[in-house]
Amino acid sequence: MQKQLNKKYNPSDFEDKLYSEWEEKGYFKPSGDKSKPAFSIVMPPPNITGQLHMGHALDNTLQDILTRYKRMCGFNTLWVPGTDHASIATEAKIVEAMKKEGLTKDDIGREGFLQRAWEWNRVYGARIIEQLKKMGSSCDWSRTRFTLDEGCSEAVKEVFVRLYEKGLIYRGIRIINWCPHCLTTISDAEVEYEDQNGHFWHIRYPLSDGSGYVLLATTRPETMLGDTAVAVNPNDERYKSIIGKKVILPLVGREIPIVSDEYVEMDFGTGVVKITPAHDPNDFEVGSRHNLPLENVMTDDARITDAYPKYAGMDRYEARKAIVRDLEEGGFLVKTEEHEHSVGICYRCGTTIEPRASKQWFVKMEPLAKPAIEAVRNGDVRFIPERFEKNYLHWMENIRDWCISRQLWWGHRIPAFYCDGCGEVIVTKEENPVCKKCGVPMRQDPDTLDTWFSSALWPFSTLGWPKSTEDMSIFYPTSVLVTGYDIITFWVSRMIFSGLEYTGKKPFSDVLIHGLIRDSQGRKMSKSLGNGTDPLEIIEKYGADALRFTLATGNSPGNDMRFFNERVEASRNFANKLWNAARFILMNIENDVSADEIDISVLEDEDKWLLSQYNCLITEVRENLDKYELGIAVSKLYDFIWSIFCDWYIELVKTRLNEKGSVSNKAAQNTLVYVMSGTLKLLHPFMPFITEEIWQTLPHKGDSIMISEFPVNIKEHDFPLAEEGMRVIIDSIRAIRNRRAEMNVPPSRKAKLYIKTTKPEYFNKKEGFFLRLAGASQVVITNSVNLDNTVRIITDSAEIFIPMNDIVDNEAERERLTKELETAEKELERAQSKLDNADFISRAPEKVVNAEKEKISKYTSIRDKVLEALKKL
RNA sequence: GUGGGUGUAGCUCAGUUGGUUAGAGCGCUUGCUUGACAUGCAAGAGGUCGUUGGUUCAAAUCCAUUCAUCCACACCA
Repeated sequence: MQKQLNKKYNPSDFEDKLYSEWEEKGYFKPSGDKSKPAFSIVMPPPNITGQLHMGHALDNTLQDILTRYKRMCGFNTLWVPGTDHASIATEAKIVEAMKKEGLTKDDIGREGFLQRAWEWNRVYGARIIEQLKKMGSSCDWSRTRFTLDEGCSEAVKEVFVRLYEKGLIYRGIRIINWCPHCLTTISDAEVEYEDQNGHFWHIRYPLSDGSGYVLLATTRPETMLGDTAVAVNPNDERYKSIIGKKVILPLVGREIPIVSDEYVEMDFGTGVVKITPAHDPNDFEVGSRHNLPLENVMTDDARITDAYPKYAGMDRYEARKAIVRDLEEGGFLVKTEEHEHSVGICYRCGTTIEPRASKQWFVKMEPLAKPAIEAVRNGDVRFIPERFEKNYLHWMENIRDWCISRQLWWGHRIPAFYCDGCGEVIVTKEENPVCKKCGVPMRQDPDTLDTWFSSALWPFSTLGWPKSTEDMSIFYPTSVLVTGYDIITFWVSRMIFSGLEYTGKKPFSDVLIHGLIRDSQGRKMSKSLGNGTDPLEIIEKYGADALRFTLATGNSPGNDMRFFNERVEASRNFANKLWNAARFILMNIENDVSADEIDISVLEDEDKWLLSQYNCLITEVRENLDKYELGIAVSKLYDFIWSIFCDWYIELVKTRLNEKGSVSNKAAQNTLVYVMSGTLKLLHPFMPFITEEIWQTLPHKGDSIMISEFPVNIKEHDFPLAEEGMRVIIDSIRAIRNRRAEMNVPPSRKAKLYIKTTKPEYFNKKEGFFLRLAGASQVVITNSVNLDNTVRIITDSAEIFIPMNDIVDNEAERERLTKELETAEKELERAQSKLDNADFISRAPEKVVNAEKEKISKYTSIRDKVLEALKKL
């Protein structure tokens, strides 16, 4: 044997070491075998803002399981890793860090800032990659990408220019979401809503002809400075006469028109709405229908502009107070109501969004959304679980144009250039274009692109697009995307339309959606709550395998999962169990035993029983993995290894393992090693480290379990008869143990066993099992038992008698037998009523009907034996 | 307001196409220093599968209803 296992399972002894070996040997790279089908995954790039959290751990565990599985199945497998520059999030972090040094962005300028940002990326980007390696992620690091690297820039420019030329990118004035703290626009998807208690102020606006006033209500009185009209519904009888008249804007004195627009709902409030086109998306629409001027009343940091000297410099909330006070003093304020309404806040910093009219770059979404909707509708792109299709379709069908310009420095700079001389605008991939008309150098747009603009290209930009690379032709479209449901709208939807538009192909076939990781109380893990668990701490304490196992177990697609250390402990205990089973095997086998072949001609029943179940396990695990039922697959492996292999098989063969030199001994060794080795392979995608460490110590062919062949079902290894026979034996042993425990018989007290059975062939040569596992001192298999004062243990195929007069309590025994009789009769009744039902007989499948018939004979036999036992008492 | 999820043992959750007596881990009870493992072994208690109705030979599973709870999207000034 080349090496031994340490007595104690200590994952840190070998996890890092194995990882470096795999990496050095190049196992993470595609096999390059073009005769084999390709399998590819592109990793959702973690943000470089900080470090890996439990969500990443889950995401990458799932991807690694799929990747390792497919690799072992022979696919030409590629998993591309990378990180995301996360423009707004990272920029905010850097600004924050600079604040501590007393610096602002303006102090150090664009170049200086970008230098810092790249430095940040060097440190944090590298750290994230280290963490991914700790998890055991088998990605091809030689293909590592960054959303802001040269290749991605190339792709971004290409896309921007193409879309611009197609008329799908335009620059225009629209209402955008402005964050007064981050000082940038954000897209609709980046706005979160929060219910806040506010007020509803009712204000009167006097008619300019002195004939009265209109009454209207607002939640944001400070925006009245920017009112350029008042609107009513054209069908509102109350106001028909004043349409076309003018009102005088209180505090400002400006005359503004009364317009009519369907947008106004007659039943809400007073039926009159103030129109502030520069600060409200609906008002903007009304404004453009009626050619109303845009009156922007706020600065970038949400203070009132100098155009309104009385309020100039006040921030929006100060101004609100001052304006309410002034309205009240001027007799314009009629009443104030409490009012709860939802307020948009910035998803990064939580600051209340200020909608404002602004000149920005947009992507025209409708033509792009159409094919993307179709691709999901017709099943070309499949969501797992299916229900997330609805989220996606709902978003795509109601999509609005995408505001892509950001007033940030950290990101892809917009490839648009302006000529200060003649006002010419061009969009180009060139670095320093010159104006064709004036011949002077042009000025590049200072803005950068929404971080998701580059993320949207990730599945193909990482494979070399826009160049037509070999990777593109082999690995694109990718096989599956694994991500959380929280970014379906942000990211998944944008990749789908981008892929279809630019490459003409979908970016991936399947989208495997997972849920969020929550704390033990079901709360979201977050920095502010301080309830997050650091995956690295868990790995240090329990090992990466235990962490991965925990994340894979009991996790069904799309559902959230609570995380707590007790679960990881259970996983670690499982690893420990496996470790010790392996140690046991190693101390009982000889050098010449094969893990790759098994001679079925010399196997005993228990060997066949195990092999047969293992064979079935192979089929099931493969099926589950193919259907992305990772949690089900892993729990089957757990059950097989612990409850079948360790609890039963190892115990069953212990005696044989001491009989060195016999055929039966060799057969047991062979079975142990063969099944263990294969099971390790089945488990390897889930627990890569421990399976490799153990596999290396067992007899094996090949250099690594990682690149070994995933087991396949072998028809000759099915032994239904042996399975049934051993089931009978195991049931009998359990029944005996059960009875002894019930009667408080100490384990040290051995008893003689008489077994009367209708299936003697099953009990043939099985006496030893009862001696060691059922507290028997001697086993007699006989058809006639004439004993008084015995305990009877009744199973469907045997009656077991234990003479134990001195222990048995007759009354207790009678009670127990009566209970057993009731159970049997209940079951008989159930089965009989089914069989009495003509519909059941005629409509249920034959298999099901037969099962019921078998039940009848089984419980009839039990009932009769119990009755007899009762009589004998 | 629209859409969706979840509800199964004390706790956290599985449960594949509807098909034996509904499972696991943790916790609990009892007994074990069993030559792989006390990070363990054996035995056990604990569930009217949220409610009500329907479909079906058969429902935790499908349909409808209702309650509870969570989420997403949309919001009327």
